[in-house]
Amino acid sequence: MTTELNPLGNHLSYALAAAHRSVTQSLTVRLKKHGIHIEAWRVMECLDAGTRLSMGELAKQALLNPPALSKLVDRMVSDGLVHRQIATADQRQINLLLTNLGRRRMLQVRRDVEDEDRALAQKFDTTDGALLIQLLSQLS
Amino acid sequence: MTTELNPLGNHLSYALAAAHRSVTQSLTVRLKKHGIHIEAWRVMECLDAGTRLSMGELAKQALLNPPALSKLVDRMVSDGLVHRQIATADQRQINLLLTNLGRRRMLQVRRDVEDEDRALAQKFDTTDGALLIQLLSQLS
DNA sequence: TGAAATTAGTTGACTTGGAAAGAAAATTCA
DNA sequence: TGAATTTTCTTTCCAAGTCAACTAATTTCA
Repeated sequence: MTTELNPLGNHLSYALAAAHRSVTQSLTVRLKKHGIHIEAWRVMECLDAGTRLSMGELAKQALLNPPALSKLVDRMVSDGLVHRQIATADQRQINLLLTNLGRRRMLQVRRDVEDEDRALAQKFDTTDGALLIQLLSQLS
Repeated sequence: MTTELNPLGNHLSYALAAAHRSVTQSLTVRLKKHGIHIEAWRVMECLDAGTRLSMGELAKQALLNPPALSKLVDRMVSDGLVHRQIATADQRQINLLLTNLGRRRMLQVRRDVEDEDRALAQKFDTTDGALLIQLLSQLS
């Protein structure tokens, strides 16, 4: 069933990279029409979730290193999706906030991501999708 | 048990990205002492497997787009790890071959990758590691 | 208190990756 | 045959990521 002529096939790191690549590619195609990258979507979802996040916390949740987040946020600011606000308690910290445009955009994007999720879920029978997520979470 | 304050946690694409990031990071640390990237290791393993591969086939197996492979190969050539050979049957094709240095380096790197694999396997009980690989392979 | 150390975020130099165009060989078919 | 098309790989140009250094705010503790 799987075309396993590949010497790397038994390495978890390879299986993971292959699956990640495949899922990322199809999701990227879906998001292209919104003019948005997967990472920007992750940032927006984190922001929407409620609690004010510093850049550092946001970087962890959105799976980005701080410099990469900083630069992504620069782009999102100039696209009008988010804005920076200096935290009152600690003036070194930045709270990032969604703009109205950003919130609307996120809702649109979310629908496509959920479509993609459903498409992925169909590749598994019954509860295997949830099982996969559960196994993956043991790695991070 | 997983710190699930994260709105993205139920998305397969997120769980995958998180796991991939985590595994990639620790493997990258391990490979750093060899001065080699994970992608270069994948290329070398593919080459070692025997059958002559064109750049196109190699790109698929090593999970790289053709331009990325082309550039990586440039670097590997100047590091003395591989060399290009024009295919006799079709002069457009390139067969990439490991040098002796490349083969030796691959064997060294392989030991570290296998260490990493074992470390990962210990995060799961009994057959869950194999199950995870099997589930992941349904995605690619 | 206030100098030293730590923490948060950004910037700069450099590396790598992607999309699209290009070059060269092979194939198609009128 | 040979012009048009397709295939294979590379190059170019630009976008994005990393590491290390930097700035500024906060905390530590002598």
